[in-house]
Amino acid sequence: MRVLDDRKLDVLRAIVEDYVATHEPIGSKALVDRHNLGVSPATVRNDMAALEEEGYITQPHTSAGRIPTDAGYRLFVDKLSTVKTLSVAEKKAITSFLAGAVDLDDVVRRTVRLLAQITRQVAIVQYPSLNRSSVRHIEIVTMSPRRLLLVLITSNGRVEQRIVEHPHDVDEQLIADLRSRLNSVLAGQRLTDATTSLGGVPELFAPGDRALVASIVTTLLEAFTDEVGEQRIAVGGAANLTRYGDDFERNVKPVLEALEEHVILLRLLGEATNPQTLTVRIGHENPFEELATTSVVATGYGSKSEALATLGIVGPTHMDYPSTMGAVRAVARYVSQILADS
Amino acid sequence: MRVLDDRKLDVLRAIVEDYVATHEPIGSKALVDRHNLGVSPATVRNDMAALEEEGYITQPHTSAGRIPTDAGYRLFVDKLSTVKTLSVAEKKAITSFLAGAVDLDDVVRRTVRLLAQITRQVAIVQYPSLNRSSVRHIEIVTMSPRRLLLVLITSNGRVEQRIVEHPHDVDEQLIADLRSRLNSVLAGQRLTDATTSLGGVPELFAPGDRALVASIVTTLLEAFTDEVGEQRIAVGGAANLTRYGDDFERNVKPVLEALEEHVILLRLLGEATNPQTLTVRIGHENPFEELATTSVVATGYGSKSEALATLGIVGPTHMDYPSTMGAVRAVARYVSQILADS
DNA sequence: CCTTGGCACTCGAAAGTTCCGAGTGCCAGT
DNA sequence: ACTGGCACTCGGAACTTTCGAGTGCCAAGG
Repeated sequence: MRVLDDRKLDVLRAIVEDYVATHEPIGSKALVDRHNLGVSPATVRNDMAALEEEGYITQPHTSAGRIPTDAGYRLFVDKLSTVKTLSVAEKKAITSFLAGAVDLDDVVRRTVRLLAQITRQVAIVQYPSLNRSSVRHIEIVTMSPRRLLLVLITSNGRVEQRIVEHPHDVDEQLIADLRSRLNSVLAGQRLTDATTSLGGVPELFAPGDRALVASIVTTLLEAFTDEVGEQRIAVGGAANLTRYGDDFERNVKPVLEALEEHVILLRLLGEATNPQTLTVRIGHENPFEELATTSVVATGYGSKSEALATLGIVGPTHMDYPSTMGAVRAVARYVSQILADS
Repeated sequence: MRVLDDRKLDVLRAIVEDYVATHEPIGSKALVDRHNLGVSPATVRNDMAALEEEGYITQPHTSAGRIPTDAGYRLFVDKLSTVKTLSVAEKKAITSFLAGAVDLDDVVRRTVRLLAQITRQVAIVQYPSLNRSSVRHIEIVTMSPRRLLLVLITSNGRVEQRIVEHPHDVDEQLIADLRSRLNSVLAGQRLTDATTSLGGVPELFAPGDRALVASIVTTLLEAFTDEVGEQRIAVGGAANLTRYGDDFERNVKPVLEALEEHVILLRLLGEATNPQTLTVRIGHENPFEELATTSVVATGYGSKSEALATLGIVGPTHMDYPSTMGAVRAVARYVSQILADS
């Protein structure tokens, strides 16, 4: 029983590997030819029947070979494969490609491109989430006597800008005063905590100025919440969809549609995990019915201990999981490193 | 001769319209049935033969109907059709959809979405080019004693940021001094002219400070040129590619690939024209061999007199030109208006 | 001279047919 | 427990047939 079980798993592994390579149903004969399992096709057939019984493989039609089911891929990913590590050359390519980035946006853009290129799948990268970021600096610029530009700079280098209009001319001195006060109150504060800190600010000013101050404070608060809530996403490698196979309407269209809906992508990527853990969602396991032939490989990135955001790829269920997972993990690690350095 | 010519053009128009609607070759009989040209199929056949002779239509194979050639579409667009104006409801939808935008990036994002939605094609919007924009404000923020953040704010609300490292601790007073000097020198200057203005700045400071000042100035100049040269682009509606028809490899793949290459998109969109003029590039007319079955409808947007940037759509040659052109033109106008107001 | 009805012809697409062999399940033998 | 053998299945490739929309051309008519 022990030995048989082992062999059955070998057979499943072989089926998955061959099917991923050929995209064609795998028969017992072909299997024995290509892998040297030391048994005859007839034996393999028995194992296959058992595997089918257990729900790991299926026949597209009678008298055809077998293909893995989602459960089959699941077992393969969990038990039968090891994440492939990248070659030295690939690692080098990654670092050199990411090293050229000039700012945060550029890091993300490059990461998407890179990920799409090495996995040859559609890549998705969530911009680092700013929930944990803090206020670095607040600037108030007078654009015209009645028009102010608020600039919020966060600890991880993002900038949010807002315009405030005021019915009367604004006193420069008041602005300077407000600027320094805001900065002393807010500097270093988490965006999420800033609301409470700002509460008392208007009272510090002369009653005549309070209307203006209050409107600036309100706008600033809006900027905070917008920034916290914003979940930007970059997508790349859509051209790789053409490799999905032929059933266009069923495979490609839903993915293209999902790519436009960032809310959907966020749900697909799922919660950010730390870069050690890879999330793999296979076929029907993902939360969208239309994407039942699609798998997602994702992981968090950011600091070692906690993830800032998620990145990953979307591809057909019959993808090469070991390589893809290796690439996703590697890219996540390198990006984390780049972000930590800067 | 006069009359004949007119009818031939009618026939061509009818063929284009029907083919766009059905995507199937059009025969003489069907034409006569659907449009009431007051002549018999036989006559139409003669005209068709002539049109084919002149290169406006072609037969996919003997004993099939005719389809327009690129030249046919060209003639149709230039002479046989009028740009369709949008319905009141559509116009309303556009304004209300664009009105909600909070900043420049948001305007662009919304525009792409909108354009993709109403044309049901792939939409492309170039971010407003900043070549003509000027410096509104420069801010220098001390992040740590040896680390400075430069923030450049331009007249049309874009923000560019750069980090400058310095081997020694930086004097706050010097920074304040430099900040005000830079602003007085640069405020209102065109980005393109700023280079010359900055030349003399380091000399204004004590020799010991010049190294720092020079490095800040250099970084700033880099930011200027980056900002001027940057040609960002937003893309949307890729899911509409699924409506291209079946020849996937030939029609969809090249477009998807082009969408990832912003340099290519820029060339596709072409030079910005003013919002009055629509550029239509049909099939082989565009500069990429692989996109020979693809047309581009684009126009400039920005102020009335001069275009800031270009927007447009990409779709199959057999698109509904009058509607598409109408939509592109309308969106360009409304966006221009929004930008002018803010 | 343009238009039209008539007619023979063409040829792609759809539907039908045949054929082949990879693949299967099962069973008896080792 | 494994294997060789065997009868059976059935999808896909290849070929054939059929069908009809569409064509070009011509002679007759306004």
